[in-house]
Amino acid sequence: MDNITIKDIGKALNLSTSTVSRALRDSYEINPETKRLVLDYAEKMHYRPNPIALSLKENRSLSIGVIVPEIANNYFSQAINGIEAAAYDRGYHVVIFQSQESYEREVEKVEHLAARRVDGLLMSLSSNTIDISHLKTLGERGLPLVFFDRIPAEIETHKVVADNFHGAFQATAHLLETGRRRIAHITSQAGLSITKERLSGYLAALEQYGVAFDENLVKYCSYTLDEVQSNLDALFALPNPPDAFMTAADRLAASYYAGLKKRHIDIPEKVAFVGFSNLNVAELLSPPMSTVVLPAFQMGHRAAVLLLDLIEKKPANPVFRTESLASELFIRESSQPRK
Amino acid sequence: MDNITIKDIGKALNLSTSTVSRALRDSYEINPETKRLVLDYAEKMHYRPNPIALSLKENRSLSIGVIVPEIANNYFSQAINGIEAAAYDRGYHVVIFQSQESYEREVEKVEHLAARRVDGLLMSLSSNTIDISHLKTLGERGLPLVFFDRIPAEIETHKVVADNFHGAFQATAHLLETGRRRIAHITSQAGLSITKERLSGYLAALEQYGVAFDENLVKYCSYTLDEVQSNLDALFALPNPPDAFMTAADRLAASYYAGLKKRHIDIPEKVAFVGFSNLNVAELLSPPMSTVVLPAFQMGHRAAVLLLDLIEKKPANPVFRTESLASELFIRESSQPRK
DNA sequence: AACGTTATCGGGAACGTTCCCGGATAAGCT
DNA sequence: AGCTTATCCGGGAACGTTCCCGATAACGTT
Repeated sequence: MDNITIKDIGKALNLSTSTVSRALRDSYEINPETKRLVLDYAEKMHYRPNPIALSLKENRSLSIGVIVPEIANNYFSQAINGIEAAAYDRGYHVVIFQSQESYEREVEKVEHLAARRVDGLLMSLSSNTIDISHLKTLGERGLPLVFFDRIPAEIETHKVVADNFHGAFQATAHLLETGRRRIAHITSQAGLSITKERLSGYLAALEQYGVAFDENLVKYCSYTLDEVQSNLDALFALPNPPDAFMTAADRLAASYYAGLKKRHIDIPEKVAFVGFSNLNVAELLSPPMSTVVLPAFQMGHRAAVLLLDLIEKKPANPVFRTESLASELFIRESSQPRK
Repeated sequence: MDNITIKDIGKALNLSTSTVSRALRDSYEINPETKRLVLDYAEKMHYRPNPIALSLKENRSLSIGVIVPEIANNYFSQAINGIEAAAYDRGYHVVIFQSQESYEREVEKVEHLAARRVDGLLMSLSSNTIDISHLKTLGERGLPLVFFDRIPAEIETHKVVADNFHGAFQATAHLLETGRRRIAHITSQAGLSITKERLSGYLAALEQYGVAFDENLVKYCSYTLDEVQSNLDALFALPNPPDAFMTAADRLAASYYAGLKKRHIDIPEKVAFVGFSNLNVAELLSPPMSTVVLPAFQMGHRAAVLLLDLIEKKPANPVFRTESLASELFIRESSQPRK
């Protein structure tokens, strides 16, 4: 682990560290012969510059931090791939952390990344994050910050989201058009931006088709299994039980699909189903699941590009915008009309 | 971005940096009053020690690096969760990188992590990695290194794997027991350790049941879509086409399941199917897929524990071992006997 | 002949932290 | 009174790098 340093090279070659440094950076004020000498020796000894020393000096790290709720989730891992693609093109490294949907972990990761002098931060909020002061102070301290997917309303910066309103509207409208009237909406924690937008889309579609809203049909979820059971219990105990499900988020789609099948509720005969999901095996499910697919890769990519621009161009007073990328509805068997 | 330093505190309080440093570390040789003064001021100004400066000085970072082929893969993201759990318990951070199954990227990430002074490295090889000299020199330079899942034979260190032999044996035996005789084995690149082990298990089962091996039934895959088509073409063009599939790896299971369904080949009536897969929706598939589930979380966890022991205990000449964790076969509809 | 140029290099500070070495003061002891 | 000892604190080097500021020749220019 005893890595060779610029100082070692200098000592071995009877040169000052300055000279070695300049030779390595190919400075014009170094004798070509000296350069060769240094370069050869460095090569031979496998010299690698120490990025930590550089970070300390330059106060930057050529890397950006990413914090997502979890990576064991197609949606976020696809987003991360988009981020990496963009960062790679511009010579930045990507440091990935997960908040595990925990507020405390999120705060911790944010602090650690900031202390580690990442040049910028890309975030999607944990579902349990209500207080966002840890992110506000970060922005005020001048760390470039871009949000994607789960964004806070209270912070002014670039944000990239999927068109959740339209996605939910489309999905709901599709269910209404195919004759459903009692559409259960299973969604994430009420506080999240995405939750509100999807609910709005759902409501707008109901209104357009003249269907009354029943708040008993909306269930806000965390991610526990027993919750699935109790929510389904409650829904099917209604005097007027649901004849369709519109679920937000990957995980919810899968677990409620499983929950319904466990109860032997026929899809789509008894209830239709449309899930927000980036699961790539949606069409292999039984029955193939209709899905609203979010542009995860593009979101990550776009968010990273915005962040890198912020980092490199350092605009004095940037015009922050919230970009919205189109989602896409794939209609499959789970939402076919009743025979 | 102008973070407060120990020097700033010293200046503000008319103390030397040494004193401030010691006060913050709660040293016994500092007056309690002075400590309070420093601590209060530090708190008020949101002082955060600079881990970069520490890394430079101590030549360590309290973080471990992880390189996996890709994170958009249940298997690896579950393993990462195991790693994070173990690291978190011992106060280490986890820095995640993906090689994207590319040798060049792998080398690059390894170099970057080493230069970044991670205290140890956890690796699963990319499928295109043949030359592992970049890892060998790392080990020789004294960086603690533990492999999991896709391990190299040529490097002596701790390794954690799933029992691929037994998993493949079990899956194949199950198919043989339920009457299948022409079992196609779809697997990863031939060079990988996991590929060889699974092939051995497959062969051992064939032998035990007295079924002749036909090399035409084994297909080594990268991960392109057209490959699925051409491999299926070749397999079903055989004079004696397969009546069962045993696939290695998450991605292969999904894509060949899709490929078979696309051709309207009835599962399990025409061909039975068992896939190595950590996909959590396996039982929601049509038909529910029989799977060999690998202990991904445990593998990650165990590998991390071994690495952290290596880092902290620094044994002079450690006894390296390769640990093998049991996989589990879940029999579902896709491998039922013919009616 | 005095001076500016050019080419080539070294010294040393700085980034934020810890830690070794020392130093001052006051109290306690013989 | 003089010694040790305890208590509390500062100076400065070191980690690896870059960069500003000089320094020294050799050379050409008026």
